[in-house]
Amino acid sequence: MNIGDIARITKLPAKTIRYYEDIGLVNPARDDNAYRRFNDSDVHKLGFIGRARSLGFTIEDCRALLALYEDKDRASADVKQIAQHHLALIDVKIAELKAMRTALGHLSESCAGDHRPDCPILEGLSVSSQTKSG
Amino acid sequence: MNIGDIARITKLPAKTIRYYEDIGLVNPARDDNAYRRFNDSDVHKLGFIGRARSLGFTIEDCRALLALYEDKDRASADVKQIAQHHLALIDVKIAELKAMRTALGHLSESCAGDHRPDCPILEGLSVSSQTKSG
DNA sequence: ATAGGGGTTCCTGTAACTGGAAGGTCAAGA
DNA sequence: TCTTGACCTTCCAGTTACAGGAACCCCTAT
Repeated sequence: MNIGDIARITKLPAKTIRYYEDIGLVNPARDDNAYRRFNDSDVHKLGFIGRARSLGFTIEDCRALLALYEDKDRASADVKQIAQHHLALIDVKIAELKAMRTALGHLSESCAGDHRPDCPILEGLSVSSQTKSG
Repeated sequence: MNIGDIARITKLPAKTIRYYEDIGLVNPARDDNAYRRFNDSDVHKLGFIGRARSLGFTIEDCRALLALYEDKDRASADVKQIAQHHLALIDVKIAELKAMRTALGHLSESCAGDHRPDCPILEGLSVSSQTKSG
């Protein structure tokens, strides 16, 4: 199967699949015309990577997870450690975004959003609010 | 004041301040020795940018917000529109991260995380779960 | 003179691709 | 046979918002 077929199956852009080959995540065979030829194992690998990426794992995480997947003697603890670390990062990001959301939400709510120039959002951005201690 | 002083005041790295000058967000004067010389207006601008960045606004958003700040005839609606758009992006990101968190949380919970090789996390990544329709 | 702690520019690298140019390949149709 | 169109190839540049580091200049104190 050619790259276009694989793109349809895995729902990864062909560009992305070429990139994954570039960085050594997959290693499809080549036909005489230099076209990449993918087998079932390649498809499975790319699916695996796609799903890991959609869970937010970095490319290097994906590489590590793939290696663990292919090591039938791995300890599940090794996999879980990667997952837990990633979960912690996700939690941090969620917390940061929620803090932004709250702060900006307050500013935005207090802004009339009309034709007048008075704008609490700009005022809020223009002063260093030192609500904490003094 | 030199760049180091401004870095301390605004809590932005000197590298970042130079970068902001590169892309035209600020335009400090220069001394004879080529050192950047910042005035109060520069400091205020950088503080403004820093606070906007900490709320997650992109650099281009910051540029637009600064322009609006300096346009005393702006309509607050223009500012609010940028803020609301950004809030919507934040909400999308939070939702995405929460979905990841949930999915990965389930996988991770079901993994023993011990010396044995059996790992629901890897199994989950290796199959395309088609829970939705058929 | 020297040491240190500033400052300067310029180049490279980051993450994970995406877009586009220039060109080869293949199957179908006139 | 020629052409059209959809494939495929490689390679280079751009994205975001900086950070790291090299090579070098400036200033002050000792």
